[in-house]
Amino acid sequence: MAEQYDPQAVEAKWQRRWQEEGAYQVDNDDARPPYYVLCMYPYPSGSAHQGHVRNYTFGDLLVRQRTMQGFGVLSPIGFDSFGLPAENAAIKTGAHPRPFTDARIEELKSSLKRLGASYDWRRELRSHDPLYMRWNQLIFQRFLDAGLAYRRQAPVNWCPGCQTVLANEQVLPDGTCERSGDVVEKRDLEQWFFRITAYADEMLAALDDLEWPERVKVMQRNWIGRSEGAEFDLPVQGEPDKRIRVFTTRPDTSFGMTFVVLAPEHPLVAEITAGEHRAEVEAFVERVRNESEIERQASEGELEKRGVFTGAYAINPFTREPVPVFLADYVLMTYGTGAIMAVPGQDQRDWDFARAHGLPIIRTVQPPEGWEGGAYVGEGPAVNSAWLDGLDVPAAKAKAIDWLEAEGIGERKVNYRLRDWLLSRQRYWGCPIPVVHCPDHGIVKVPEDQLPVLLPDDVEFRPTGESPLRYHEGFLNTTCPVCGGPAQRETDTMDTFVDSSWYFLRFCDPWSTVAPVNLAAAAKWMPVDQYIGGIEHAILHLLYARFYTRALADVGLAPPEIREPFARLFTQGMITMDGSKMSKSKGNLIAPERYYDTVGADSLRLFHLFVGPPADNFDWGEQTDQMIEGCHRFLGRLWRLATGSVDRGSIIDREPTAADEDLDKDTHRLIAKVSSDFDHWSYNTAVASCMEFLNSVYRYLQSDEGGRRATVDFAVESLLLLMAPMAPHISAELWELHDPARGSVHAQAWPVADPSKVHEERVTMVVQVNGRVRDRLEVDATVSEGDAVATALASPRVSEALGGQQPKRVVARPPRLVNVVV
RNA sequence: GCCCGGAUGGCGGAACAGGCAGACGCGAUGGUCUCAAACACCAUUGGCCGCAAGGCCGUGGGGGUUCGAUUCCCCCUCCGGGCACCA
Repeated sequence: MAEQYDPQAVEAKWQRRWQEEGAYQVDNDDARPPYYVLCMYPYPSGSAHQGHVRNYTFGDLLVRQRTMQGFGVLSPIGFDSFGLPAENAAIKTGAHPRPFTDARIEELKSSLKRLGASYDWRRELRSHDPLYMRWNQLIFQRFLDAGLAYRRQAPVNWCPGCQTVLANEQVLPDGTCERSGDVVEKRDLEQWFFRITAYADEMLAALDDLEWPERVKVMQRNWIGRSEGAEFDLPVQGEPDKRIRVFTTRPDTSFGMTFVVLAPEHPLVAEITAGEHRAEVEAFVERVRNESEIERQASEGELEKRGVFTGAYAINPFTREPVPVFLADYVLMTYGTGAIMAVPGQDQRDWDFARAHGLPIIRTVQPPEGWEGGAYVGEGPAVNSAWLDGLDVPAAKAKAIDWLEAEGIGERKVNYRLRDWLLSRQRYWGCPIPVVHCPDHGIVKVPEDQLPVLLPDDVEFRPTGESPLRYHEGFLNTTCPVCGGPAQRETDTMDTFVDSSWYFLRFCDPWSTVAPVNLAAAAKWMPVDQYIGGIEHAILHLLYARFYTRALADVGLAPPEIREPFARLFTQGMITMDGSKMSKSKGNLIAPERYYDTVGADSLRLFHLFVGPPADNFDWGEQTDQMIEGCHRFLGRLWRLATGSVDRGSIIDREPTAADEDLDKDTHRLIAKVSSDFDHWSYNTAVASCMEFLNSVYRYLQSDEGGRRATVDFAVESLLLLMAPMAPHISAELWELHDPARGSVHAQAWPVADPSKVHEERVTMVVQVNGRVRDRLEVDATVSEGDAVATALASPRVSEALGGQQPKRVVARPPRLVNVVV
């Protein structure tokens, strides 16, 4: 009798062997068809958490299956190693972020290796590696040259908790920081931006063709927020040289404009405010300035307090009538022109504002019969609109814009909700922005041969809220590369999302010392065939990576034909506990090591595959350990089957019986089922089918006839092949024990079912009377309608249910069902 | 408020195109093995009625279409997610 299943011994043995053999290393000249599988770049937080385990189990399954299917699979991994947690720890304990981070990377690597995940470790990347930083900085400089990176003064999001500015994408809808949860403040600062808006239209249009989850695409569409309309000028009454430019999506309603609203920050405010209104306007502007974003949004409802009259009038060019100019906090300086034409008849906000301030309301679209609501935003003919009267909304829009263009006062215009990406951070543990500030030459790039600009190690971490770089004389003071005079280094570092925006391109040739991206290697592997990660990156990372891929191509640093980084995206569900995310701070992280040390990694992997649909969330609860035990039990049964230690009758060579043929067909059906389930991300049912099959094999072996050697071998071998991507260690071990001569299970070809054996010849036909099941009969799969009905009516149980009544109608769907209606 | 998902036994979940609801696993109950336990193995396990054969009810609630609805349509409740002064 073979020894018992010892997961620790088996897993250690195979992990060692895979490492020694360099299994899953793939060279760029590999002749097999290329396939690129990638899991999202992990932040090294120490030991893996269950979300990682789930992510890397799915990724590894695909790597191993595609390898068996004959692909040369690129499966790299690296570590997104810059970021705030390491710096915050440094402030708390004084330990430098570098050794802190390196130690955590080693922990995570060990955790991933013990999971049995297969990577080409030669390609490992770390964001804080000087070589990676060098290319990061070079890319920044090329973007600067191309006008894709720029610096400007702007009202920005400041997080008091993180002590740095944030990108719009990092601020949650309630105005808090997505990292720290602090209320984000507005500050006016000089900051660095990437011109992501230059690609808004292209990124929006390209979404349609991506094989991504629809809801991720919807989220990106909403985020980009394209809206079409017109922009035009309104002269200020009595001030012939001043004009207010407004953006509107409804130029067709211009005849209904009864007032104009400026954002409180609008530059014209001070110029046009009439003397007797000055005090009131200044008080209003001051109040709004002091309000946080949250307070400003929360003031909804009290509309009379939210706006103030400037005393000025603008001329509506359509009616040539003067309309009053107001300020209101709900008009944003950062969108459109910071000024709107207000049409209360067709816009609910304008309607409310008009009512609160006693302003006139003119309907310019005829509402339907019986309309009793306020603003009407639907379709309808134009009214009260002179030469637009009678036109429907689209036609009126077009005519209004044509008129504006003909008059030379405005034009067609598309606006986006998307803002440029604010990338500078006032923190230490990130990639320095490689420029210096010279009093005479302004912003000057650090010469290429001096890259990378490295972070000095001898810095002091103090909870002052300012980057230690600002106080490091050696770092700060430098000379101007142009004139050699004294200059100061930029002390801002890059948002860590920069690092993860192109790492997938670097993986194609992480060794290149001549360019950030090896164009030929990238052309071979890109785009990523399957990207796997969490839904929480639906906007931030995935949008930035799409921008970077395009921008790199446009500055010549990436293959021009690759516009999209990720051809297929799969977003896995989250692992939660009591309904909320597991986190270190809550102290409810469940490290995988406790399972590696007991039931083994294969059991844990199998559990993650089996527990439910991969896209669904899973709440880790009281029964979870028992479910993992159940997976371990299944592997124990598999072990005993494959090592021949099932309590069973003898296995002999003999002519096949009906039972042998049935098991043979079950084996083919299993191959077909698992293959199809894998293609549809239905791992839970694939595992269930394997369990069901194993139960059948046990039953088969425990029958009086015993087993037929060829049938059992085919069943066991097939099962091991199918399980190899799911539970790679035990499958490899059992395959070797079973037949050491054929090489690793992972080097075998993925099995293919014989279609003639998948097809069933005899099936169960359900017979219903009035839609209720009354009998089940075995029939030929090819049974004719007439025979099916005859067989059904011949059933004694059916005649009993009929109780002598004549069938009114018989519905036959051979061979599955016959329904007799009386 | 708007836009997506979702709701199936005690629990996680299954049911490809309208045709056997509850696969598979967990838990529970009973049994075999054992001095005993663990492991393992076997059996039962949606609810109600019945000694049984069997019957009735049952996929969040209400209506509809259909010979037949977890599946399609309408209305409602609850849960999760996204967007929300973007002119």
